[in-house]
Amino acid sequence: MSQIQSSNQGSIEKKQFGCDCERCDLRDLFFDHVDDTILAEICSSKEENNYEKGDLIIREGEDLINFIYLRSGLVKLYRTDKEGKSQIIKIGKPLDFVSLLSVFSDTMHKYSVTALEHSVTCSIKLSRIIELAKENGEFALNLMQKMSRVYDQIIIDFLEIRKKHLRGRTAHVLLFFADSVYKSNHFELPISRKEIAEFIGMTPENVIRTLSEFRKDSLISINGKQIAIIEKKKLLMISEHG
Amino acid sequence: MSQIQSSNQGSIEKKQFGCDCERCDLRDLFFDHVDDTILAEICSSKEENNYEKGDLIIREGEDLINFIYLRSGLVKLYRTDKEGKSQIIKIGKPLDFVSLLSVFSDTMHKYSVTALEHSVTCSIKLSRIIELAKENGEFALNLMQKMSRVYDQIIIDFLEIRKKHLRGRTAHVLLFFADSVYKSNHFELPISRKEIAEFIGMTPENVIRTLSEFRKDSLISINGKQIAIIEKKKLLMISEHG
DNA sequence: ATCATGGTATGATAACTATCATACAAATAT
DNA sequence: ATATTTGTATGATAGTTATCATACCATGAT
Repeated sequence: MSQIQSSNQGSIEKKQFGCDCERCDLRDLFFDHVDDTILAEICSSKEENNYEKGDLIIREGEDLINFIYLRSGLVKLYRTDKEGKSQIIKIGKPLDFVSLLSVFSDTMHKYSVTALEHSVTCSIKLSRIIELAKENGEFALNLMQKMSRVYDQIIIDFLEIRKKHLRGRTAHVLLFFADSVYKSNHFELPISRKEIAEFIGMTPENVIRTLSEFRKDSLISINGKQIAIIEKKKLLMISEHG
Repeated sequence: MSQIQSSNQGSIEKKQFGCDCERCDLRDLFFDHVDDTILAEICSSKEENNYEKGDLIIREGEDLINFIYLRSGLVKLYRTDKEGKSQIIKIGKPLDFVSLLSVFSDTMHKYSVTALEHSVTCSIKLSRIIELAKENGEFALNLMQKMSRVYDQIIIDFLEIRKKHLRGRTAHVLLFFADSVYKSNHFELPISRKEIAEFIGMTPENVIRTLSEFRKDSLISINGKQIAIIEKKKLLMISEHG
């Protein structure tokens, strides 16, 4: 998968290690404080995996062996109970440290992760990451800060969602995809109405119904999974106060 | 507040540093990997604070200057919105790392903390803790693991609560106090019905009503804030399935 | 091609929960 | 001591949400 190239005098400022880590968005975050020799070693030992929409990346309960992070794509982080009902905790992009969550809190994965679109992950032996963290406090502190921010955001989102009614929750999730994921008022929903329901604590019927209401009120237009936000301000008001 | 004592040949196995840190429950967790000289320095620079029931320990939005941890007592961790409505995130005991949350994710406190009974906190300059974490990866990793566990538990509790109805939520909170806090089926509620409501996403009226129902069904007995759990198995079933 | 399946859609109804009103006790303030 | 506020308690009602039923479409399987 990798072979060390001694030099590369291109215009790219990032250091080169003979694999494509230098083009990885997560690289800076993780490895700013790790020295180059170690970085090259990790880089060559990492395992890259491709997943298609719907593919399971991590199954809740699996042994936590690898430190898996999302390099590109979009995933859902969720839990499933004995009756088979799922609850989505987070829709994760790269830099969101999705698969990082709970990596240090247990010996098993606490959440499942499934790809919502074509996604690429990189895996590094967790034992190696833990060694690194022990050897290198700056690296550990860096990880801790990122992880803490992700956790706090999940908590705050849960609290916000809990305060809202059907319309507010539905507006919330539409604005989340528009502003935080696709940065556009026109996008294709990466999840079904049922999954939206699992994300914001509603029933699928009510998600569908509320989306239809928004359409009838000309706040959005719907074409299958294609959503266009027409009246963003009103949607924002609904998310906040209604 | 402290003066170094050179030795203490008593039966206590923990090391002595001239202040009462050696009797602190949190000591092992935090400082197992920090060497004795540093420990003594921290110990003598720490600030200990006492709070009575109802006292505000941390106000959301305050600058995050100190690393404050709960040495003894019981606290609530919560957020308050513009309309003055609060949501309780966690009831925290010592070892729960309550005040630790979000310490590394921002420059401000993200949550407020108020004492629910007489509580003692210790404060250490956050900058010193960050230095320590940078210098000492084992210490940083240790912190990260503890923090991650606390966060994961909050997420899982939120998801569980979200699945339940009024009776299930109310049973959940009673069992939480009985099993996780007081380790007894007879205890005094440290919070009001209103606060229970803020904790589990209900209205105070419905908390009161549901507690009354439980009393009428002889599942519990109520005398003001004194609660005795009579039918624990039934309460457990209600928490899980109804 | 046709069948089964899952997703979307909508209405009717049942179930659940919040709100409003009222009452009273307990704690706190003046 | 009395007044004010806060907490507890309960009922009636309005509002919100879930469930059930049905229908249709799109997708993938045989």
